[in-house]
Amino acid sequence: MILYWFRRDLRETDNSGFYQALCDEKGIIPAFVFDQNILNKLPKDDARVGFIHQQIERLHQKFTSYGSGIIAQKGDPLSLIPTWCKAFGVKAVYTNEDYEPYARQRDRLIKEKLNSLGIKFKTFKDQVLYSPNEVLKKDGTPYKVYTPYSRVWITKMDEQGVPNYPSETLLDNLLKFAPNNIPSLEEMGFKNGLHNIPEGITTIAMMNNYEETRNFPALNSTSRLGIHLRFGTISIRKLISRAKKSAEITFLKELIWREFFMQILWHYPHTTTTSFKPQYDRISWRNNEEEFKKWCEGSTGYPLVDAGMRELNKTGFMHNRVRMLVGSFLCKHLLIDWRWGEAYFAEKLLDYEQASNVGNWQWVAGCGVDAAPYFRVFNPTEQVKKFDKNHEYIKKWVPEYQSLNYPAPVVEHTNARKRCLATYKEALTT
DNA sequence: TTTTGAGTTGTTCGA
DNA sequence: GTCGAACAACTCAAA
Repeated sequence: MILYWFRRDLRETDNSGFYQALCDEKGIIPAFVFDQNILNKLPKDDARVGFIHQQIERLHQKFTSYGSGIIAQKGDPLSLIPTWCKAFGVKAVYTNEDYEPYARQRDRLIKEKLNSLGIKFKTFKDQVLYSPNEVLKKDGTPYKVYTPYSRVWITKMDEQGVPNYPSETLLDNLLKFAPNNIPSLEEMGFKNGLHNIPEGITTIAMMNNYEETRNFPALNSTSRLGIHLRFGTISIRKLISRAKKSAEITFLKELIWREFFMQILWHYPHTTTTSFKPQYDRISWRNNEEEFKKWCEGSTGYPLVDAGMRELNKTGFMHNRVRMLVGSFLCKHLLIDWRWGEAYFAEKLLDYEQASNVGNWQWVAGCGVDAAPYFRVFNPTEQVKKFDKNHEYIKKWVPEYQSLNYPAPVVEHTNARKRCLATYKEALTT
């Protein structure tokens, strides 16, 4: 008997580990743990918990139509998984690999525990096309520059193709049983804060013209696939095939960035808290609490920055172009530590992905791999002229921006820029 | 080992 | 209004 443990792969279609389990045996038990180690740190109306819950319900219903179901409970996976294994006489646990530092540690402990009970623990690659050790330089060390990494990645994909794991065709191999009901959100101490999350299928259509339109926040033409990739409700292989087929190279490159940052975090897990370029940790951040608060709530007096932050607070999403701007503004205009921004995004973004979030925050602060030069400071009014000329996006989120109620700029651009360059320079030359 | 060319997303200044 | 250079040198990848 095999227990299949769903984590960040909440779909029955084209799921590699699930497919392997269904191939290897009849009588697969699907399982999911609402991990208390993670949940207990989240606000009680966290929309991501609602999303996950909804997906588990969906899978449960799907499996019920095959006379099966999914076992799900809130708790510590380290005790729940072995308990379930004992209860069902399970001989092996299959799951898809997760590359984040917390997940790696958790899986190491679970593997030890299961092995000590004579139970196998097998992991599969599903979240990425290429895992952190599959795209390396000739000397065997990881790439720290995106462009050569992406070239090798693409060559490899062209040579090897993109596999497909049709797990959805084998659902008859699920164990016929009637598990308990899925605990409700309320039973787990949560309430539904679910925002309006676009369906995966319709968002794929947005890939057309991605390159031309993606930089204009008012057009709403980015893919919004982040949350689906985060929780695996869309297969990365399907998405890659699709982008490849329609020659959407710009979109494909964004997917490669995701894997680039994943392999960086895998090889350098300490960069969740320390700068990849250590000399950048000598910067004397101002870290002004009041200014940080203004940034968070979207009252800096720079309309495009404020629009972005308000969109984030209200919807759990922010347009990518604006993410770069608010990031640059926080680190450079306000001289607030990139970790503060990273933590705020982690709390608010529905599509939060640790590797991408840390990687991009370090990029914007200038301290990361392949980072923007530190003297590159986004100008919040130039960005409006270039990307929201008619103020459509600004009007949507900051309707009062031309009125007297709108706050004065928290810092003056030219001086803030000079102060930033001087502060960085000091840290980097002493 | 040494050398060479290149490196996500920008802004400002002066001609 | 447009264009190229400067911003400041540094690290990485590959030959």
